[in-house]
Amino acid sequence: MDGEEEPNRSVMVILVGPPGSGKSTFCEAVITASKRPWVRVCQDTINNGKAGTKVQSLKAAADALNEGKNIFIDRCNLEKEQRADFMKLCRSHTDIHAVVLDLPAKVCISRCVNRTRHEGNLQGGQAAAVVNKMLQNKEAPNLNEGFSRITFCQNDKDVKDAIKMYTELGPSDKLSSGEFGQKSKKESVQPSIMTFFKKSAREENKQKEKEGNNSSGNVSGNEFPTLAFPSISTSDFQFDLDKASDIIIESAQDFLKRVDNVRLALVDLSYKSRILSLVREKAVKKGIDSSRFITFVGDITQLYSKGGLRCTVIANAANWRLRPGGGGVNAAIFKAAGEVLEVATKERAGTLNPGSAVAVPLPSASPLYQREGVTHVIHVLGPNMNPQRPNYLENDYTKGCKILRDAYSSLFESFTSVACLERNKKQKLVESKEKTSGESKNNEEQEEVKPRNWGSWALALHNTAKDPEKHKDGLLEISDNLIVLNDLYPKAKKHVLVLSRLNGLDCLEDAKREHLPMLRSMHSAGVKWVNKFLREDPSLNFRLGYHSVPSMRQLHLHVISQDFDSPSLKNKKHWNSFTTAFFRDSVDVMDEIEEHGSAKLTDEKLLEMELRCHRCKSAHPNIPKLKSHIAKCRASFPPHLLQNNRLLSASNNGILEQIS
DNA sequence: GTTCTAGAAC
DNA sequence: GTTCTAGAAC
Repeated sequence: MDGEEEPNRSVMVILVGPPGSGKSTFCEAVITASKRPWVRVCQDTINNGKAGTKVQSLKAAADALNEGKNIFIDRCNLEKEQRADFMKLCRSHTDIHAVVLDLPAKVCISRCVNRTRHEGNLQGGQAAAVVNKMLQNKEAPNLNEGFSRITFCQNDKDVKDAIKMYTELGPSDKLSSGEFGQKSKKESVQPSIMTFFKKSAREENKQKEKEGNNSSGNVSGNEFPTLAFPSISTSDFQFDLDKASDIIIESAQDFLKRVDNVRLALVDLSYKSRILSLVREKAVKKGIDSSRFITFVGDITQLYSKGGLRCTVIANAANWRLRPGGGGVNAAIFKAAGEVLEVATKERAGTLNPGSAVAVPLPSASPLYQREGVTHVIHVLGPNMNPQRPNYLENDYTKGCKILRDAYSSLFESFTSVACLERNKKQKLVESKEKTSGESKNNEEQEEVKPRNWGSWALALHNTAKDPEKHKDGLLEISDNLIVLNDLYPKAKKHVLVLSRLNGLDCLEDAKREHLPMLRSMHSAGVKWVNKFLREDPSLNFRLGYHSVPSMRQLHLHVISQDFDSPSLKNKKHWNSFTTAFFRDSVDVMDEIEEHGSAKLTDEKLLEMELRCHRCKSAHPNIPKLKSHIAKCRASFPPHLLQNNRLLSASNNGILEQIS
């Protein structure tokens, strides 16, 4: 051009694209028909037909350049840094080009899967994971990296055109400089996987940053725990795929509705997995949030290392003996986790019933912990429809579906508890680090508290407390700090609730010393109403108290007459929640908090107890019988209730007036 | 928390 | 056949 004798300017073409994007095909097509001498540097085959190292590739490229050849760099080259080393080899007489094979990830994945004897030996489930992981980090090449020309290809036609262009490029021809073709918008492909990935990518970056300036900064309090789980019962246990996929979707949807800040990934090994595609279709139909639920193709024991998907908890489709082996996911997980998992499992449980799950903390010695970051394995046992296996259900899908539902819900429940547990631990670590940098004041094994997830129906009182004007019906008294209202379904002739309006005081468990003034004013508001009721009907007796584990959010004191004469009292749970130790008398609660800082809570199992008369303690077979008994039982109340003003009646009314 | 209902208990 | 409970759905 400027008169200098330099007929053979060489070209280095750096191909950019994930596995399956057609890089090798591109090179072959050009090389076989081109008039220029080309060398293809392919890392996948550079080592005598086998995969080699980057150093080998660099050496081969340098040699070819010295011989004045044109070269294709046939490796993924998705990141700037990976490309830079090859570009450095070039001297001034070499043009550097990029050809970006930016085809839909789906296309690349299915090509990888179909080509089992591909040089890079990527197949099946790994393919999707690898492609996804790579695309997550891709950086489109830019002219200021040093390229004189960049050609973007988004589809087969673009690729064909580019091949033609390079094939026809004669020894003395020069392609014009600049960017050509359509640059892809970042998220053109597999949006569901990408949205799901985004968060973990962000976390990972944060993690990297922290590790950069802090030697052991391994805590990021706001990462979302992810549970990876295989489809239960559909493989060896031969459960109907269509039914199973419905159950997976419903269970996941229900779970995600109830629990925030967690994610689920259904994992299967093969891209052709029928259950995965069924679930995927149904998830779209049902509009499941794709940033919180995905189907993922990959090996559940290598999700992070091979797929870039960080899952702190993985589920195992276990057998009832909780033993290794048997093939499939169970064998794979036990193998990958090492013997420590067997030992840890034995410590937790001997066997497992169909429909249940058991979470096992994974010892940090386990390779699965170290390599993949898995902290827990949850063993799940689903229903069996395979006559060759134990507990065969003889095609009884009514039972089968129920058990499968149970299996998923126990799995998800276990996940919440271990996920929360981990999060709390981390939070505490962070807090104690922040507070006490020098002092050695760490209570490592503190009690783990799991936050409660309230269903939408459990928020009625909470909403009333926030905005009483909106929910006026049934309200007897409104003040700045509390509300008195009739229970919507009174379990006795007189049954009112004294509702705290404090934010964050959701239940008895939350009540601490700082809440004592509130508890006292709730109590005296209650007593005030009792006195009013006693004036109207002196035959009544009252108790004031809290449910150990309430169904409704927002601390509320029950003020209830002891006749229990109400059509709304219908079942065992109703009865036992007011007549067993599950009901905590307000006076005792206040004493306990004053003395110990918190109130004693009793187990929900009390609600399942046999039905006994609250006066004479006689047992009754069912609710109707019990009700007809209590309608006429005149026995005096148990001595316990007669102490400490637990029971309020017209006879101790005088004392009450003084107290209130 | 309630409602609804299958199926257990009688 | 009827009564009652327990569990799912809301």
